[in-house]
Amino acid sequence: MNTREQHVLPSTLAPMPPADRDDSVPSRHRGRSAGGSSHTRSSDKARTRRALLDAALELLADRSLDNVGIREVTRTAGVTPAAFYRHFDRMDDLGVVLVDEAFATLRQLMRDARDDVVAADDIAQRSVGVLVRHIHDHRPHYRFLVREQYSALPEVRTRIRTEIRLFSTELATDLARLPIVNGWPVRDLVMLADLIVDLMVRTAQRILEAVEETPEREPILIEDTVRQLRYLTLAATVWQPRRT
Amino acid sequence: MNTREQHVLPSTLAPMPPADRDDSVPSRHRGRSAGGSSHTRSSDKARTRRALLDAALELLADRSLDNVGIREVTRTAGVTPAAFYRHFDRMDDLGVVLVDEAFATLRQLMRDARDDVVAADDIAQRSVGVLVRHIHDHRPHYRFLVREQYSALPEVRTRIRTEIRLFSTELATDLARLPIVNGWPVRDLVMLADLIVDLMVRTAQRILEAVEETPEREPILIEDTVRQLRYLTLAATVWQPRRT
DNA sequence: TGTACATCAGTGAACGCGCGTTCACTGATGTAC
DNA sequence: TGTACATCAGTGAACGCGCGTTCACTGATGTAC
Repeated sequence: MNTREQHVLPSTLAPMPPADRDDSVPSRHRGRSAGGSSHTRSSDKARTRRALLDAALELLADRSLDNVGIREVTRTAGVTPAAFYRHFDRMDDLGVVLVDEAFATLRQLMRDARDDVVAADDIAQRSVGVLVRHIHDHRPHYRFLVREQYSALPEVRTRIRTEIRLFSTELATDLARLPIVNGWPVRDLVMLADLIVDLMVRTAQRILEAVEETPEREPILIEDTVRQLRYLTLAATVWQPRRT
Repeated sequence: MNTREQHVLPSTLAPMPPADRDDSVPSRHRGRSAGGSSHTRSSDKARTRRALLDAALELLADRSLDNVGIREVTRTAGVTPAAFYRHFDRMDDLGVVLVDEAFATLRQLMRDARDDVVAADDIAQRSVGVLVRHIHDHRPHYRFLVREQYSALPEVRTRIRTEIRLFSTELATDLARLPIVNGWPVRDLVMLADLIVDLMVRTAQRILEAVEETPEREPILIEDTVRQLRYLTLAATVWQPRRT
């Protein structure tokens, strides 16, 4: 009946598929279910929290965060409205947690990319491939980030921008290892990283749009992205970095 | 097939300053104002319509469109809620009109840029200058476009994307005149145009953010943008366009 | 070991509020003659 | 020209509804002894 050994708490970084969500919310008033499986207050609480986060992510598919209501989220998560306040003070707080989770996903992307891309023949092709696969596997997170980077909730918006900036500098560090940009000052590396990150964001937006509306356009879109990434990296061969 | 009947009013392209807005709403029950200025039903109606659009733009400064209410808009515009329905069926319709207005603003930018940039020594510097000035002069429109490109309202989102795509191809046509891209096939021109348009959008986002939060960062931001634009155009000198 | 008490996640009812939408209306503008 | 009627943008009241938030509560889990 209840699937419950899955997902102890580090799963914060790996959201549950929505299908399982409803069953997983603890209903303390219904008593223990048969089978004698273990419940702890903290694991029950964590599971409800996860259900709330997943419910919000689900609703964010066609709403902005500033238009997702507490009642909607709790309804989708299968708990009463008041239960929300055991976990978050306001929607903003939930939003900030989602930002952190989504960026954990992005960092995973970076690790995947490093493993896959290193010493590959065609770096652009490979990189875009990894990105596109990642977008497919983590649609809710990417959709959330893409939309809420312009969020009307200041705390969420600021946090996403800060994280994107951080992400750019991380990518810049990675780029520094490539011979093509050998000896570039940090500022130029960050400039290139910004352009690439921006291409990633735009690609995420377009892939998500295509997946839901015109899936047949996806291959063209991927090819275009690969060419744009090649164009960006090609420029590095002729760029004169700022004199330091 | 794609022309909208609502778009006839010339004033649509020249929004009234918000300061004048409240006074400008016709109050038919109060009778004619002293001085014998002329009123016609259609001009009164147009003025209320404008007041609603401006009110919405004002509210969009810190809300998403899908979170702006009819009552809020009419309250800000100084009319009763029911009056809204004399002009629009739903918020979406108002949103679509705002999209059209905002793109009219963008096209004005293109004309300004052509006048200013042609035969200039430093195209990148000049172009970014024109853009930044334009963003300052039309903040509400740019803020609206930047945020609502990921709108939760499908009609608005789709229209913005379509217009941006159109805008890219227009820019591509302009670019085609530059010797540096001489003989490029359309697809490569569009690719470069896409990269530039995207840089513009991102610049708009950053400038707007800076204006409101950290104005001292603006010069650095502008300088970065100029360098990124130079980087993008420089790449054209080494790019091997697709064989046609 | 068992018992008695404390903790606290989630419940369910209640509240006041602002929302979108409808409706019959008012009265200035427009028009036919 | 003036008069009588039509039009319709905006009014103001009304409605039902879902919202966020609060509260005393319940009962399983946790803990002290």
